[in-house]
Amino acid sequence: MTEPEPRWLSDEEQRMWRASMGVLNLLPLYLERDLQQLHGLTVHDYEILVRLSEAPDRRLRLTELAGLSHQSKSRLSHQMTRMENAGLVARESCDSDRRGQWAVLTEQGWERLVQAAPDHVASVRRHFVDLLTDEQKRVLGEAFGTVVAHLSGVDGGATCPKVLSQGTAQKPGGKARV
Amino acid sequence: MTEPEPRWLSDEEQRMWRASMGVLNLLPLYLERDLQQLHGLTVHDYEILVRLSEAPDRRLRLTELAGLSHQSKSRLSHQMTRMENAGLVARESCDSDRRGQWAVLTEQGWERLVQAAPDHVASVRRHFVDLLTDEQKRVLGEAFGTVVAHLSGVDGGATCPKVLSQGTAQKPGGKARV
DNA sequence: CTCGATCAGTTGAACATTCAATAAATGTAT
DNA sequence: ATACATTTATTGAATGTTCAACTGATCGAG
Repeated sequence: MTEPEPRWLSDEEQRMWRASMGVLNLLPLYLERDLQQLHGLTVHDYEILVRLSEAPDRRLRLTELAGLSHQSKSRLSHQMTRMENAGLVARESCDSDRRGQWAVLTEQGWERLVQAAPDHVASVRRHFVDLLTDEQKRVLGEAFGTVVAHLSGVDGGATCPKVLSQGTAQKPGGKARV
Repeated sequence: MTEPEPRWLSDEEQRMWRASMGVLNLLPLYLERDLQQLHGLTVHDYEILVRLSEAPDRRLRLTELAGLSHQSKSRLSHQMTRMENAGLVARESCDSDRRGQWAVLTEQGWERLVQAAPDHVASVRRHFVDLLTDEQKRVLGEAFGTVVAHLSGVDGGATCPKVLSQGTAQKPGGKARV
């Protein structure tokens, strides 16, 4: 009994895959650069700020925040420490579960987010969204929706975090408005 | 004179963007996990091995390799040291330009790549390519081709590497065959 | 030829991330 | 109640990445 020949990618698939990896590698560099230069924030900082800004009472339990932002708890813990030192967030202990902690957006964190958001959305448009036609946006939204659902749902054998979407170019505070 | 209202993303764009970021964050985790568990390689290791395997004489100048794999020279230098210690690659000094070094694929590196490739392409299919319809693959290939071209071409003010495609799921050795 | 600018690559320190071990609180079964 | 497993979050060490400084080679203008 011999191994079946692997299903190598077709030329078309190969191009698509390589382009995807290219975007995956390059896009964060540009977003990071813009955000860093203009507002002294990393993309990770920004992501945390957005998630907290959208949460009720601008606070989330650490585990939930870790999930929403696709990070391990350990990593988030270190990152929280850095952001706490920068005054962007604070930790508050949780009454209903005394193991737990709230990550809370500070007033200063909120202000930094509000300042940064317009430039960040412009950056996202310039390097990504505005390069796509309406049809491409539609198809891509559907396609990646499927992929994310799969990746979030798949039992990763406990190695991979099971978690949903992420976003970083929304008006601060979500529908609630500033 | 007042600031113009930023062009926030539409709901449709927002969904698309968040899904893209989700894929961007989650996909590498799965590929990494599979590759690590089955073959003890990182995605970065694999990328280097692929690029070298496709190059004439299975060797590339470090700067070119850095470009192809979207890494800074510094990072590549450290990574080469690790891979050299693991016996996957070797450095050879360059005759025509005595500043330069060749990154050379070792026989062992080649064998590891040949072993890993079928599982890796299966992983890429399972978590990404096979989740897409033919139309989605076609549109996505075009769309991301455009984006990568933009990101590679844009003068990033010297902060961002200007570089082209990347790939990690091809039959080792490219068209040349094993 | 020679001076200065640029290029190839390396290095070490600072910074970020992962990994495994830990502490403390909660849940659950007996 | 008590014991055991699970959950929440933190910590420190190991590993990986970024950043700026550096060496030595090549290029180009005069």
